[in-house]
Amino acid sequence: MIDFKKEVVNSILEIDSGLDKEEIESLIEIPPSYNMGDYAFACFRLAKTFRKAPNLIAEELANKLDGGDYFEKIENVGPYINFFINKTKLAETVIDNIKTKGEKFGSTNIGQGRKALVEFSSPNIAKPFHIGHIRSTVIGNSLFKIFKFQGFDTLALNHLGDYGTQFGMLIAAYKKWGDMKVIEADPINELLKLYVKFNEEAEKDESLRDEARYWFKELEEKNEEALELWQWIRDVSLKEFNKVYDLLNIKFDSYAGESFYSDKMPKVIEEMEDKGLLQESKGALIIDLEEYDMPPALIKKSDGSTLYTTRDIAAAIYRKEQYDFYKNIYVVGSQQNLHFRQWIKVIDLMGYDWAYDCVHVPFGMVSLEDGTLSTRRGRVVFLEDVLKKAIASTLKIMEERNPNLENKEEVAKEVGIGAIIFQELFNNRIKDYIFSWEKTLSFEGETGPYVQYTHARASSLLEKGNFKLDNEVDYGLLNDEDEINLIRFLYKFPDAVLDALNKYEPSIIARHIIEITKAFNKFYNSCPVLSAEGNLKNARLMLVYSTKTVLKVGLGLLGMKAPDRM
RNA sequence: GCACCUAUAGCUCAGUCGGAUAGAGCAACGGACUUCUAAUCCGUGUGCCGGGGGUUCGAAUCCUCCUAGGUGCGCCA
Repeated sequence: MIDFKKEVVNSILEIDSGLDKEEIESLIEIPPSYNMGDYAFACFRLAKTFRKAPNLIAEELANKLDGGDYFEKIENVGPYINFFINKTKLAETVIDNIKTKGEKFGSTNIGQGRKALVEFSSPNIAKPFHIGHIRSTVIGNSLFKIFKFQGFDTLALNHLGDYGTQFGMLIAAYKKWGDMKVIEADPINELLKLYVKFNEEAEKDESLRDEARYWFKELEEKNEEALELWQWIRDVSLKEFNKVYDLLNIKFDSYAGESFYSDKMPKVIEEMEDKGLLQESKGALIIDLEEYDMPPALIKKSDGSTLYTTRDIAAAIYRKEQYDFYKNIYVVGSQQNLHFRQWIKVIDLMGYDWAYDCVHVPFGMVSLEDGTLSTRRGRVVFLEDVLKKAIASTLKIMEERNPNLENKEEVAKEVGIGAIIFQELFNNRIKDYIFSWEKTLSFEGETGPYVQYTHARASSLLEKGNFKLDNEVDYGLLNDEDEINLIRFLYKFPDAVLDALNKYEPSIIARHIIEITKAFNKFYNSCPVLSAEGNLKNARLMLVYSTKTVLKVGLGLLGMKAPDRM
């Protein structure tokens, strides 16, 4: 694709501005409105070197500039030089590129096959998968796809919370009150009940805590009974989680969780010791981080057992050895900011130059209208319920609007789930939000179904217009303002994807495909396609095809489907 | 107490590297379907960009102080 911004730089380089390439590039901006051009060069900073008013400089430079084939007009307005892209060239370069690359439009090879690990979702086993887990799950999945799309060799890691003293509790509770048959019927809820009951009873009877500790120790020492029970709990939990992952169409390459890394810690602690990082404090082993304005990292408790900081460090080192990652990405809530800063610093202090290839991608909190989520207090919204309700609402809407649609169930699933995913990815990750059913189930305006609906409309046009990819197209015919505007957004899609990757921010893609969608609908309303004359019809169909393709790519990068009918 | 994050229209939020007139959606009201899918489109208006100070030719954006809210701060993960 032609890089018009680069062409702006080139044309300025040809005249005597006294600036080098980088300087020029930094002065180029995008005007607030298209009637001021597609790119602008601001002359304020030249005032000192030229010792002239910016307005005069802009005027003189503008007169010397030659836009060549790429620009139809170069205009001076005050201190700005405005560049107007040749619209035929723009249409040609974008649409040709989409035609050749198809659903790879916007992809690059900046990853060069290097490994990018994305750790996300990571629920605790034996606990319900609730609305609080959706963020990591959906953001992580999208980042996984974005990195893959840019040529990285990506791996999706689900770091299950499958270890720790709570499993001692669970085993102890099961031995006391558990009934295999009851649990098998509804594993997560029954296990949760056991967990809650155990905590309640332990309030009254401290000795239960000793039992829990005993069973966790047995688990660590591979007591057969404990191990078998634990394995069973893990299996049924995973089975439950997979229902949700299946609905969301998410797959993981590894479910190696906390338990997997538990035996890799002693070696790491030894290494810390050898490197002189460890100190004893109040009976525990710590690494002092005062020099870096952080509280100390706790490596080992006074009773000799380890903590999750140690586990994360061991996991990172293992992953480096195993995968030799280029990026090791963690999609984990912002509550853990300090924790990540600490352990990544420890890796750095251990002398590993890849410490900062470990990246924490934080996100804000979900709460409910009546307060923070709390499984124990019953303040919880199950993710599976949210997804199923969204599907049911979608199905209802489809019954009203398009009752004859084939495979309604399948489409309702794609659209309902899509609505949830899109809403989750539409805002900046870092924002907190309050979950509301009303908002979740509204499908109008800037929503996932809006984008999908538009995609379906485009598909329908292509089918009815008997679209052929190899039709000759006269790009000069795409000169309506609404057509050009749409083409501009298509042109900028690849940049949006790269921006999303660099900032670990899927919302940039979500926002961009909303812009494309709006532009398409405007075009759809003002430019007839099927009733247009020969060449114009071909050109418009090609634009419809291009839009459809880009929307599908964009939705795919968010982890959404793009149905052809809805 | 200390650290990090957030604050933009009634609500939910965008806002590119500091640049021209700060933008969307929702909600409200009015209009457009015998015409390519009305989950659509068009129109109507709303701002102490949390507050003070500073840097700059120019600040929602950078610095600083303050306010409010959120999160975290050694034996949970």
